[in-house]
Amino acid sequence: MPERALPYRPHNHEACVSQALADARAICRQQNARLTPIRERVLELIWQSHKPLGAYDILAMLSTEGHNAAPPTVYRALDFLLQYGLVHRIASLNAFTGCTHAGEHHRGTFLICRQCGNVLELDVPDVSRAVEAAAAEVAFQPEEVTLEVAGLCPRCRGESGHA
Amino acid sequence: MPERALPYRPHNHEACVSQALADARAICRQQNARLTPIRERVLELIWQSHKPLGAYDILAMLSTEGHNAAPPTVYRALDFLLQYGLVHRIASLNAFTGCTHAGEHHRGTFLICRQCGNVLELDVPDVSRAVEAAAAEVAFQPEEVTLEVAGLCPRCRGESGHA
DNA sequence: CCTGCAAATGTTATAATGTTTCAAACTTTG
DNA sequence: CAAAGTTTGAAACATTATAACATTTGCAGG
Repeated sequence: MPERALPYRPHNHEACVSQALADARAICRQQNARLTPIRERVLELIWQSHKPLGAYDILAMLSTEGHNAAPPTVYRALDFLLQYGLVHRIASLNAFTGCTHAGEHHRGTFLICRQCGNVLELDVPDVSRAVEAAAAEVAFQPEEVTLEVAGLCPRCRGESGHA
Repeated sequence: MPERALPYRPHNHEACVSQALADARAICRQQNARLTPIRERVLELIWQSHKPLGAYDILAMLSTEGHNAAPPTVYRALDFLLQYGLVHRIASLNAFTGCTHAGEHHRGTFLICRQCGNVLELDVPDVSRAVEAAAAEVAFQPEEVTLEVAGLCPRCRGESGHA
């Protein structure tokens, strides 16, 4: 068992998914939000994937399992999941990934490997503070922060370079 | 005349545009890059606009002035301008804005007003440093940083709230 | 000059992503 | 049950971006 469940380390991903779904159910119950079968299935598909999924990827997966959905079905489910902070949208990829700090509506920092596609979500208070300070300096009132860093994850870095 | 040419303050925007174009020409000359008429015109349209322009906005403008262009024409011009750091792509808007620190290939912090659409590009070393530190902590090698902050600019903040 | 190459543009079609609209089904509540 | 609100289905459409291939332009060398 890894010390921390970084996606870069091998881990029991099924357990991750189960945990995320259980958390989601708890959060929705607590907020009187309806985690309907479609919504839950979309969340599960996103969590099962090791990379962010596009809306049309999800659509295709639903199709193969017999659920013949149209785009709005998926986008509505995604809107719901976004609203309750259960997934994040990665603007630079037009794709969605499970939120690893689910519960409240927030925005984290995303480290996106351009090689393997894995995404690591971080909560970096220093960055948030620096952004807020910079905004305050020009009297700008921040509401939503999109912070996505593309690069190489440790594993892929080790493979191509060699340190 | 404003102390600093923040887009929030009134200023002679034509002069801004001229300056940006002159800079662009200098940069391209220096790098043996060809700032062709189309490319220059696209850059000018982007600079003339006070908000980020979508590729199809640019397309429409070119059409009205008789140049009957197709999407690839615009996207190719944009790719060129991006490559030489003359414009930035705002991922959260699918739109493009003039780079105010043109010259080298870089990524800044963008403060985007959700009310008036104006964008202010900042260079915030504190943020860069914090991002790099966070990435280093998990051995991630950052290459491209997308940092876009949506919110309210001082002017729009003053109008709706009142302080 | 002209020839040939590379870069840039034109043109058509198509792919990928996201939304509008309205109808039908389901849920909750009085 | 009936009414109201929410969720889903379904069709069409809007927006953003790219692929593929033809044509033109700029320019170096013969």
